[in-house]
Amino acid sequence: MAHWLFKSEPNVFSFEKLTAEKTTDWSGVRNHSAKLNMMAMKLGERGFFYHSNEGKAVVGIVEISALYRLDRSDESGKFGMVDIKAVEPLPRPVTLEAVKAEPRLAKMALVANSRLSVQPVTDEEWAIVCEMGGLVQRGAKRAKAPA
DNA sequence: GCCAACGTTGGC
DNA sequence: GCCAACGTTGGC
Repeated sequence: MAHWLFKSEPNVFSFEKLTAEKTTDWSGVRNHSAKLNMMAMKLGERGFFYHSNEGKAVVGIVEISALYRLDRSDESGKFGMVDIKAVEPLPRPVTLEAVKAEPRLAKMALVANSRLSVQPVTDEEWAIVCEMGGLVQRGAKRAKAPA
């Protein structure tokens, strides 16, 4: 399963708002790389929700709840959207600063291609950010507690 | 509020 | 089809 990252300015559309509304269509994307990423998304795949400008942190987990389809707000007819739904907030938001400070995340699109609004996240990056955020993934190997 | 980075547009 | 100009994003 692939993983993703959605960026949003919290004063425009925050994770809290998504949680309250349960689900939303991710319309308004007008970038071809972001479009290609959305076209590759499958139902049930998960992504991070990142707050840009204010907060600058990964704050929650979302799930793809509807596949790519045309965005009717786009007059050119070229761009589309998926639906996402809120899954859960991160116990501890992972700030951009923390991501930049983690060498294993140096290639993450959030750092390397900061302007892309819908990004792919590798499995390794996903696991690292989840761990930093205080989420233990199902099936993930856990370090043994000290005796 | 500034400005660097990047994508898009449009003239040629 | 190239590339300069312009607009937008987003970190600082």
